Amino acid sequence: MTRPAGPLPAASPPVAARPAVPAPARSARRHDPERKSRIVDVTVEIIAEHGLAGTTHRRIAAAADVPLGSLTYHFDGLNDLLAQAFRRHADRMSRSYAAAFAQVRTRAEFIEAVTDLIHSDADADSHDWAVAYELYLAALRDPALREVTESWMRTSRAVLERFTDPTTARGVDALIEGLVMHKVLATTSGATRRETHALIDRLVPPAPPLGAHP
Amino acid sequence: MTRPAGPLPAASPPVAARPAVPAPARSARRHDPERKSRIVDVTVEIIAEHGLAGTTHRRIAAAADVPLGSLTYHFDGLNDLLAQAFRRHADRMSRSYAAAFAQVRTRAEFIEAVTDLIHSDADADSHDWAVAYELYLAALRDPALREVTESWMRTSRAVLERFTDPTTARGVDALIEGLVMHKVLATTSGATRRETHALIDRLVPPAPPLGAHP
DNA sequence: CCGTCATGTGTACGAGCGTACATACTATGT
DNA sequence: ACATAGTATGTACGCTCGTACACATGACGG
Repeated sequence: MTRPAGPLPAASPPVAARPAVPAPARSARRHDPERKSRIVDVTVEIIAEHGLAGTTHRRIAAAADVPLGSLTYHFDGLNDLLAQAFRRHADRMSRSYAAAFAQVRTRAEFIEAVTDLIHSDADADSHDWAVAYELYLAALRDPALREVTESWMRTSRAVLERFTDPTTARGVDALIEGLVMHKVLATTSGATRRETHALIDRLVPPAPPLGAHP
Repeated sequence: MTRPAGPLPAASPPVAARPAVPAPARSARRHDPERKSRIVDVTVEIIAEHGLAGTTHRRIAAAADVPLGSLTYHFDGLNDLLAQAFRRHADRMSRSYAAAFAQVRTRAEFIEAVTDLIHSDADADSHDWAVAYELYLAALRDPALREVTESWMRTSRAVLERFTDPTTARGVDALIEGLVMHKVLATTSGATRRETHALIDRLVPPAPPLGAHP
């Protein structure tokens, strides 16, 4: 066969419709070392926007502007890619969680920081939390993802335990989870900052272990 | 083209391959008035077992032992069926939630009831909670389901408000949600009953409004 | 300057999905 | 007893999905 042998249905004639330059805008991106990482980032965004069920190879490829085959080339199937995306998201959330408490010194500051965490900008965070809930649900059925959720929970618990006892840390962590979830879900405005502050204040025992970390 | 123009690949010849008898054991179930309701129940179970993504017409039909066409006949598409399933589940959960507090009279009993709710049999409930989380997540993207989650939240809040002020009710509700979620997700054993009890006890203000309902 | 080969890409395939619809069946009115 | 209408069912269609894989492509040693 003299022709390229490809059965491409709507291919352009051999005459260059585009400029004669080899391929200016088509597949000109070889050696793109950040591509794999970018794909993972894009995957997180797709999960946030379309949910786990709406996250497909084709959608990711389109959003990341890479060919479809690139996904199966860099990752061992969709599950592998999803797992890496979840892990990256969990890592980022953990870091942000820790950062929220970086400057905290007193009990009052601690309570303030928790309140801030719950009442941070609604829209920016509801995306992030949506991914987190997708992860929770996926982990419920895929034991391989349990490791990610466990590690995340361990991290956040550890952060809180710098300021309070383990039991309280558990409670505060759960209360954050529940309040944020209700806030993200509710169409009517949820609890006010003042209410949240009062609840945390009640849950955290008085004063003793301030800067005293074991 | 003289042929039927249909690209059907392996159509059977007009000769009856099965015995000439009409159909002895095939579709013998007509007039089954509980069928529609049973399909909804089965759908809830399928969601619990396989997740929303794994809930298909075919799987539901097989589990409910009805023909595939029966689903599109009784329901306006899969979304309609799923919505009805979620609504039924939410109703059941609401009733069970209310029942858990039916006998409660004192503050101590209230705290005990909340603790029981969180620490009820792990396996039986994790199925139920899995469905609830699927609902939460679906409601995040489908406004039509918001009504179901809102109504559920309103109901549970109302139950708790029989025993405490609105702010505390919000907090207790969120704490339940968070603790149960962590318990369902964690592979290692979660908080002990004693810990949970202590946390609730701290969150609920002392005594005043006991049997005093407005 | 050119073979050689690892790297990367376009395309096709089989499977499973929701849904539509022609057909079969049964309950009822006469 | 039969015509008829409403109810129910099996099957097929169009579509999208994950994945495989035959081929381009460009870097590089000789």
